[in-house]
Amino acid sequence: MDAPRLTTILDLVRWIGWAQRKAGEDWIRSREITMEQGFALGYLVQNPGAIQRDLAEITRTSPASVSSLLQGLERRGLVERRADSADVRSKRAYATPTGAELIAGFEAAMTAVDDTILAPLDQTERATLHALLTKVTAELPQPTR
Amino acid sequence: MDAPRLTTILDLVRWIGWAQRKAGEDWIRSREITMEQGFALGYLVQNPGAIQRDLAEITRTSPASVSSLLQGLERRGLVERRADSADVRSKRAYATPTGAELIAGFEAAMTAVDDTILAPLDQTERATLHALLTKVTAELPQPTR
DNA sequence: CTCTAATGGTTAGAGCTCTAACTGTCAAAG
DNA sequence: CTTTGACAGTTAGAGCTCTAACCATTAGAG
Repeated sequence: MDAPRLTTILDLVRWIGWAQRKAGEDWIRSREITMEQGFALGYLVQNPGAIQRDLAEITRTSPASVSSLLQGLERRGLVERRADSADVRSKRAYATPTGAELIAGFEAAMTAVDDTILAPLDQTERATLHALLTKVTAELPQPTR
Repeated sequence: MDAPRLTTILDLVRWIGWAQRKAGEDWIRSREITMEQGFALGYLVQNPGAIQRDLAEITRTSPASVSSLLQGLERRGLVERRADSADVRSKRAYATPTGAELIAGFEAAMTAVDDTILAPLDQTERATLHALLTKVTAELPQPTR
């Protein structure tokens, strides 16, 4: 039958992604940073000395983008970059104490956001959803992390 | 037992949304326009005379954003705007023949993209996924269309 | 050892998004 | 009929993203 669907699966997917972003922004707004900066900072706290290329990969973005993002964070003293002694091309990035302090709780807040969004689903449904989405992403390019 | 999940549901959701965007960009790049312009143009072909506020709503964006987006399209002669005769505040937007011609096939291409992404799932699984996502979005703010 | 290709980053330029402040128009109350 | 508030849209300023062009450094081939 396949009646024309008013809201496709991909519409719903984009919508949910958008909602997560918006919810996250509400938490982060007080810190005077952006979601992207929050993700980067959080990642650097978990992975001190990460190289820019890695950051570009896990955020599914470009090296150019990471470059300007980190420049902004560095300008504000939230991040530090030092060239790798073994390979000067690579720049290792670290969250400064200020940066780490600023982002403390971000991870937790995002987890809370996720939980709020998924609240309508019970554990079984979440497992099903996770399985289905994994099946889809398995055939996609680019790893998530 | 709730072992720490390496890739959360929301991670997967964002990933899929990103993949859709990228795939769409591949199609659209030859037209020298952006995804956003493509969506707007496509919407205006389907809904001639739409008002900017509506466009902002369905794209889950701001009036300011629509304003500049349409300015770009208008500058290139792909869109026309005329004030509503009954309410001069409102500006009704129309895709020009050139604009409509440019975007012809976009909708179909996007549907094809969606189908490719969802290829790993059979009809039953898609139905389940759609149901689960709908359950989630039912509790979210902002309608999709 | 040298030449070439790959690799990590950066810059420039353009588009999108947001917030905040502002214009002009319409509508409703008094 | 005026005043006040809601509403549609715009502009300015800043951040993010992308592509394309470009540096510097490193690795590999010969």
